[in-house]
Amino acid sequence: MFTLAEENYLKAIFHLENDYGTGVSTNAIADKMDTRASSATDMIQKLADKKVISYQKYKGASLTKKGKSIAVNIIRKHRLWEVFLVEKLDFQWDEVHEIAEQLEHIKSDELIQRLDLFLGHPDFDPHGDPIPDNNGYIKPTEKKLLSKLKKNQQGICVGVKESSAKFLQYLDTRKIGIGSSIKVIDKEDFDQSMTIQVSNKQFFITKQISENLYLKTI
Amino acid sequence: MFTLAEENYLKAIFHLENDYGTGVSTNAIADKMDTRASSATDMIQKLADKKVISYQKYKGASLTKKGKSIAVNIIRKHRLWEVFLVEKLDFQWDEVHEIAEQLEHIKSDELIQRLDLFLGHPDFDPHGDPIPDNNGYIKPTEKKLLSKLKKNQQGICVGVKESSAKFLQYLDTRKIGIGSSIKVIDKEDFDQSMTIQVSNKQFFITKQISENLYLKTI
DNA sequence: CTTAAAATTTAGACAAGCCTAAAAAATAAA
DNA sequence: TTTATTTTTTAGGCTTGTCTAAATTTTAAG
Repeated sequence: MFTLAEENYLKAIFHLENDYGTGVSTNAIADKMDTRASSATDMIQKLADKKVISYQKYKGASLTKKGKSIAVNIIRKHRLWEVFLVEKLDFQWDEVHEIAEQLEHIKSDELIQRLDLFLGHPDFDPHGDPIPDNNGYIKPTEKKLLSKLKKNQQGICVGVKESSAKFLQYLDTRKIGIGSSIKVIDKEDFDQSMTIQVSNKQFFITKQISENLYLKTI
Repeated sequence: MFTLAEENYLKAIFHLENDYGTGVSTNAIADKMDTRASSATDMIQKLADKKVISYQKYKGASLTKKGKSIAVNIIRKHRLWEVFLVEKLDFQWDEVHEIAEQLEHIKSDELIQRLDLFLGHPDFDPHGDPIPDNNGYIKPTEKKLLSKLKKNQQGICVGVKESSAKFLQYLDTRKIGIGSSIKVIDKEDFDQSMTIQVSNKQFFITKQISENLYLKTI
């Protein structure tokens, strides 16, 4: 059985490997966990002892098969609870992350199976992230960062990379959400800022925004 | 903010005061928490420092107003989650206690408010225990232990005192549940065992059973 | 009322998970 | 390729919540 802290480290390492490729540095983990490098080292060594990551001193860490399976299961639980909070309890999509961070650690396979059924086996969470199935399989989705699009290209928003309340509220005030159709009207070479069109309104957005919105291009 | 362990001790002390009157002994607490008296002493001193219990060395502990309010809130959460598990996720009443023990520690007032609404503001949990309202008020119920009834008295089962899976399954196999009509057919003075009638069947039950069933007498 | 037993508290230790400060290794720069 | 910088690890400490063993207080018994 794994402690709360261990589970959170595994999840962090999973996300880091996903975003930046295999072999995660101690500093990256410490940073994600909002702790010190020395603390991260301690935990990395413990997780290596438990065979859920492979690790060589100074060489970074990678999840083993077992570690990945644990991490994916936590992510599955997190995302299912987010669906519950939004679909059943009428929370807004920017309000659910912190609560799901707690709920994801509830230990009961039966609970998650029944929750999944109750929610109708959803494929995506409220932020557009795919929900791993019971075997840990994550359906690959062909999504592209808005920042990768060129002038005049368009797509449907299918997810957000960052899911902080502030960012989500930024999107809310501009009526941008999952399902919104977005077209690049103009793109500035110098700073990658863009003018985009959402329904009939045009917005000016910075690179920081376009790098956190996922589109499915048409 | 209170830790998991602190919350569990407060809950334990609340139940002990409820069952056996004010001023709870260190041993009773240690027993309920399945730990050693020395550990209980440590925690009691910590909780007294935090002003959630009043305590004098060797004299036992009692919840302060603040401590009671925290304990009742945890119990409210526990019972609401039990309703959720049974009503929405179709768990059996003997399967929900352990999961609710975990869920009760999720920290979000908004969550509980919305859960309560989602469940239709239930008054009782699946074991017949009253759910404290948002202000911590517990509606007093006039219920009696089956063991207190005399020959030929009868009532409706409104709750169980013990809620271990084993006891609840014992009741299930005999089709005894909340709402069952129970009549005392015969009572043995020597060992307080009883013959009871439930719908048209008669059962022989020991004192241990009758002391854990609450009835509303007619 | 004095002793024996039971209950409670204190003392000292340990694991988990964090910290700071210092040492060691790896990487970048000159 | 030697030095400087950054990254990572080690060493030693702290807190929480637990433990055992010993000391103390209360309660019960004679």
